[in-house]
Amino acid sequence: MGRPKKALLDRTRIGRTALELVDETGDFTVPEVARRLGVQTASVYHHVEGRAGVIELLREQVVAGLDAGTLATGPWDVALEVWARSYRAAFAAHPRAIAMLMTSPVRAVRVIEHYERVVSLLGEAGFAPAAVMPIVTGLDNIVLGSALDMSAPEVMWIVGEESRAPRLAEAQAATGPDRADLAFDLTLAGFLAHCRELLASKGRAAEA
Amino acid sequence: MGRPKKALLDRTRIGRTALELVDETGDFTVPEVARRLGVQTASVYHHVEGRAGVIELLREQVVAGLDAGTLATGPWDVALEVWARSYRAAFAAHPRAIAMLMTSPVRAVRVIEHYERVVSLLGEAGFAPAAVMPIVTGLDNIVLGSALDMSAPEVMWIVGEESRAPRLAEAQAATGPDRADLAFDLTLAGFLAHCRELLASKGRAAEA
DNA sequence: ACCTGAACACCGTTCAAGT
DNA sequence: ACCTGAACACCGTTCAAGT
Repeated sequence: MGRPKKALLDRTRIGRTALELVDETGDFTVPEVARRLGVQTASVYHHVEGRAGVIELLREQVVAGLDAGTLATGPWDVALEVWARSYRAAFAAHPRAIAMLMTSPVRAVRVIEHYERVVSLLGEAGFAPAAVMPIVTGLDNIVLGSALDMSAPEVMWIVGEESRAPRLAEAQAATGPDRADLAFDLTLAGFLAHCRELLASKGRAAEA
Repeated sequence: MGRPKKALLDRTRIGRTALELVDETGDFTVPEVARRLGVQTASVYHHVEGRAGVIELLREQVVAGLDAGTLATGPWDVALEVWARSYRAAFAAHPRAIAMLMTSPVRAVRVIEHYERVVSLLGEAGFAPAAVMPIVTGLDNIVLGSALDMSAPEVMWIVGEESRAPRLAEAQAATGPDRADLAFDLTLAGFLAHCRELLASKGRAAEA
């Protein structure tokens, strides 16, 4: 066939198709993506740097709807909370993609922009330079940890014979469907409160 | 060859070999495990339920050194903190295994036991039944989120042109090698403080 | 520049056959 | 019960060949 007049493929289309597959089946395959797009497997490799490249496109698709603008409004702690929640929501919309995004480094410009703003926010709030990345990391871990939890199987702990772990089985039975949300709320609230305290005690130390 | 007098394979050996491979290369393959054990690929399938079964053996190896006994000593919050730290340390010893353990449910008896104790601890501390699993989940997310962070690439955010994200680049430069530990300490401290508050306010509500 | 067709080395898994 | 050898359908990736 050779080169067509109009390109059959582009990165956005590849990313969208891969995400569709992940949402539907929990995984994707380069040949599967090609099949859906009515194209040869090898063609995909002309637009993307291997399977890892497709994963990066997946990330771009997942965060496509995110608006970094929310980080510019209100006090730093409120801005961070709103941001963390929106980030978690974006991942929650594609739970089965999460695990694939966690082990490869972020190169997506759109995502870098978000973290740039978070870092600025913390600096302006008065946190010491050396404290900034630990806080960013903590927040990141909370969001991703929770997102991963939402993507996990219905019951993460399969109690074989109930007699082996009666209390765990009991606690599971007493648990509502909002377990994951409650856990996130709890963790985020504790984290932000702790950060506020850090800032306050640092302020007192500076005054002294 | 047929059946040998002494079995050539057992689950422990398979798990240990798979973990070696993951530690060294970041992944494992059933044929690779078989090769290391000087055995045919198909033989492995007589001892384990597919690749997923090997992953469960991986989990057992990772948590093999963990002692649930630490959960029985001291006040609930101290016990939980010690437990969370030891759990994180166990994962940290095998960072590249972490991602594989996060998406499959836990069946390993040894791990279930730990959670059984954590649940008991929280119940005895006075938390409401419906609050127990959210707290366990939160703690679990913090440990796993942090463990995953330790297993992530050196730099999680690759800033292309530094001019695109000057503050992020700057903050990264100001960051020490203990970034991951600091983030964990921060998050865990905040979480436990928040839980203590929950318990205290619940106590006050009960008194009223 | 972009797509095809064919190739390569490799996987996970199954199964009959042997002792 | 446990191991082998061979098979199956499938991957990720590369590359010469075409327009």
